Amino acid sequence: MGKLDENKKHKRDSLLETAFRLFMSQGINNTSISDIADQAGVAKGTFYLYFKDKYDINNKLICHKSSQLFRNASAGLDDHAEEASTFEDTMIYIIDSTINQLVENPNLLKFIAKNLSWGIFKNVMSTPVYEDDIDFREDFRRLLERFPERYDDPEIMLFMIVELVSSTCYSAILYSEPVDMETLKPYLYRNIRSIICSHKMAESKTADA
Amino acid sequence: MGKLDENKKHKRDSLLETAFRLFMSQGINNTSISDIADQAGVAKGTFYLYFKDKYDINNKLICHKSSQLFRNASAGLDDHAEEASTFEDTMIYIIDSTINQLVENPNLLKFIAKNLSWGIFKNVMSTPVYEDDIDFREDFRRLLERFPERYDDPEIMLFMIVELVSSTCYSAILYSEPVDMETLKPYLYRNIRSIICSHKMAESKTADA
Amino acid sequence: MGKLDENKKHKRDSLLETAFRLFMSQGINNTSISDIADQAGVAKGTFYLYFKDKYDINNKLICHKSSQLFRNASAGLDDHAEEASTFEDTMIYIIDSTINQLVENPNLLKFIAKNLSWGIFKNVMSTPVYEDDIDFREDFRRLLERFPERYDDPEIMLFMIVELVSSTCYSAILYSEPVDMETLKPYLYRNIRSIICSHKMAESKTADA
Amino acid sequence: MGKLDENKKHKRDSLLETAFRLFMSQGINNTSISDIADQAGVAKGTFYLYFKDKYDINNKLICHKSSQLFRNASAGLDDHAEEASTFEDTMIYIIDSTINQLVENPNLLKFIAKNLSWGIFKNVMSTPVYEDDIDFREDFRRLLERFPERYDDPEIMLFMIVELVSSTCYSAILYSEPVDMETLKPYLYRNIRSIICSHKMAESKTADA
DNA sequence: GATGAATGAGTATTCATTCAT
DNA sequence: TATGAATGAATACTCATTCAT
Repeated sequence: MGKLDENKKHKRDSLLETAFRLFMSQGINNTSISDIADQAGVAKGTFYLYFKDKYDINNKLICHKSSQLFRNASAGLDDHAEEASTFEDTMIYIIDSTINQLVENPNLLKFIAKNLSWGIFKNVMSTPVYEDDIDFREDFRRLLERFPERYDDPEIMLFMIVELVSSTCYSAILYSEPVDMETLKPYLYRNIRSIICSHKMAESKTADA
Repeated sequence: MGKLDENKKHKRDSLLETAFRLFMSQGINNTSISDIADQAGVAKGTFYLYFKDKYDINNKLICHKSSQLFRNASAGLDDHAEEASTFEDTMIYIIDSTINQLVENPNLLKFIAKNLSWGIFKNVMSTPVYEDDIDFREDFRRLLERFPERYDDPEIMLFMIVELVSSTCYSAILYSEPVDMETLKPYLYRNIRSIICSHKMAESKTADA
Repeated sequence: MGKLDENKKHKRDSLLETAFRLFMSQGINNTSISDIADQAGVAKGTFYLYFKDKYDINNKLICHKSSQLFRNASAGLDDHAEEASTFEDTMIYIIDSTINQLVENPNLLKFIAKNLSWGIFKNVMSTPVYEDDIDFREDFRRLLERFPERYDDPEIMLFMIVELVSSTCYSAILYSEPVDMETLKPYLYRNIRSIICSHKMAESKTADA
Repeated sequence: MGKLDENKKHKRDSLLETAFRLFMSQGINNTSISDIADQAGVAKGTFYLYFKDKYDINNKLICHKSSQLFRNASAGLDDHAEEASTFEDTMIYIIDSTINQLVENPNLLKFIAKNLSWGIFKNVMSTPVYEDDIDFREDFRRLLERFPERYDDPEIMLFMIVELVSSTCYSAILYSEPVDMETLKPYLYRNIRSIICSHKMAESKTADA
């Protein structure tokens, strides 16, 4: 990579980090592009060389931060092989790890907010912000293959879990409503297991209301 | 009610309805207070006699529209007593009825959007926009009492259901992602039943992960 | 007229006059709306209560100033009845009077510039800026009726004269190119008479208005 | 011409042609130097190696395109010797030919617009864009010499004709105001002949149609 | 000569809110 | 109560021009 390219990467990184910091602390609506550029140490016009507008940089950040979140959550898997001996346990492990990160960093939760939902999973896949951003669906597919059980409509199952986790965490972590996160966890995990269980493939199984 | 009061109520109603129409069609960010006042046929200054700002009117609308939604959903209950002979069936009936309304009116879903979640249930209770707006929690409590089964932590149970329904419907109805609403329903209702079931009170039952 | 209306008229006048002064001295491209509002003693937003943008105010000024120009030119007619005893002489009188005003005020010529052409005659008619702005075409029609001669296609005749006068004056007055205005006048007036003459109606003539 | 020079000429030509295309379709104000450079396939900085700014390239284009216009108009002269047996007829022939080109290409008229007037004739002379761009005044002088008649102040005569033609054509071709070009032609040509006639050097001179 | 990344001055427009009537 | 004229802060975005490579 040439000196010029390094310089460009540095500028882009600086804009991303600065925007993240400002969006977290003031919200996107109270952050102007001038603010971002100024604090990133580049001219206003330079912002537009890298991003279309502040919503563009916001989307890229959500993708990137979500990616980091899941990568961190998955990172510990190998060290906890015994806790994660089944698919269910592995999912719970990853989810618990993710939730713990969010409990530690509620601003991050606020930032990726309700966006940590299905829409994200699709976007993240297609537009990695950094070359090492992960591909959730691919990861999930691989995870499924590591275990012997097969599941009906795994995508719907994943969707249901993601939506349930993300929307309940938001309320529990940020507002302790209706109860705090630690209190909620056993109920939540029980429901996740129940969702997974209901998708377990068996001869006579059919979806019914 | 005096003529003056009627006149005032009329202005307020006109502002609420106009704002609802504009928020639905253009979104709140693209709707100015001028727009609302103009189209409601009152002067701009008059807006401020009734509402603090457009977020105030927005919140009141979300509460009111949510209230309508649930009232409509509950309205048919008496006529379908046989379908709703248990608590579970009754919940499914109400939820299905709600979802059907949203399928018919996706703009309404977009409007109350992800707001149709736990936060709303608290607000709606405390600040009825119209005197006949309902009190969800009270209604839910009454509903529970009508059936013999008792449930552990009914508020958590309700929370879990509300969050799961609202976040999955958003994606399924508006974007048919990952599947359309009709396809999703059996999976969703199965999970709701499973959540309710797991809260059924029994001597030996305890919440565990 | 109430106090409020007077106040509004005063603001509008102030904006028009200020814009005229600035457009004349700096050109429209170098004049910002802030400049106009500031120097007119009103807030920037107030500008938009009266005009759509600076091109709107520019058009209104061109119309109004053109109207003044012709009103002034026509004003002396009554005092010079003997000089203007025929239609030709009257036209020459009005044109000469107009040109003399522009020679005295070349900035005005620059301002209404090449706009003092056919397009203007149509606009001015339809959108008077002030209630006393004149209607050129109506005035021209009345003028024609005051004299016994009839003319073929008087509108085309007028068009030809207006275009010839406005484009030659621009060059002659502002740049003395190819000669100065006084030198050009005899040639120009001879040609105008010739144009009028060629439109004079005769029995055997076919094109008639 | 060396290879390097050819390369340079090619870049310059590409910039000129691209600018012409963009100015015609979007107008000069909506065309940025970036647009021109990008679409011409050169770097932005390269633009400045050949032209001062976009007004520079615009002027050069107006001159060049006007030159082409008149060259085309004059090109057919030799083949129509019988139609152009007098100076008057020759002028009319050239003007008619020019007008016909503009009718076919109204965008070109819009582009050189009201600029197709006296100012241009001076500029074109002094700064040929291409080595074969013509010198109008010299051409006009030669044309005059080819015929026996002598004229008073031929430059004023030419000026008057150019201004009359250019300003009336603009309105007639682009807006059919006050009439379309074909309708206008007989009136216009009659007036041009009258202008020429009035400059004819002779004792008994009178302006006649 | 050629490039194109970086710059940052420049400006139109919106709109929530106030307050004199 | 009701009005709507007036305010002016706030901000996104463009683009001509430079200059290090």
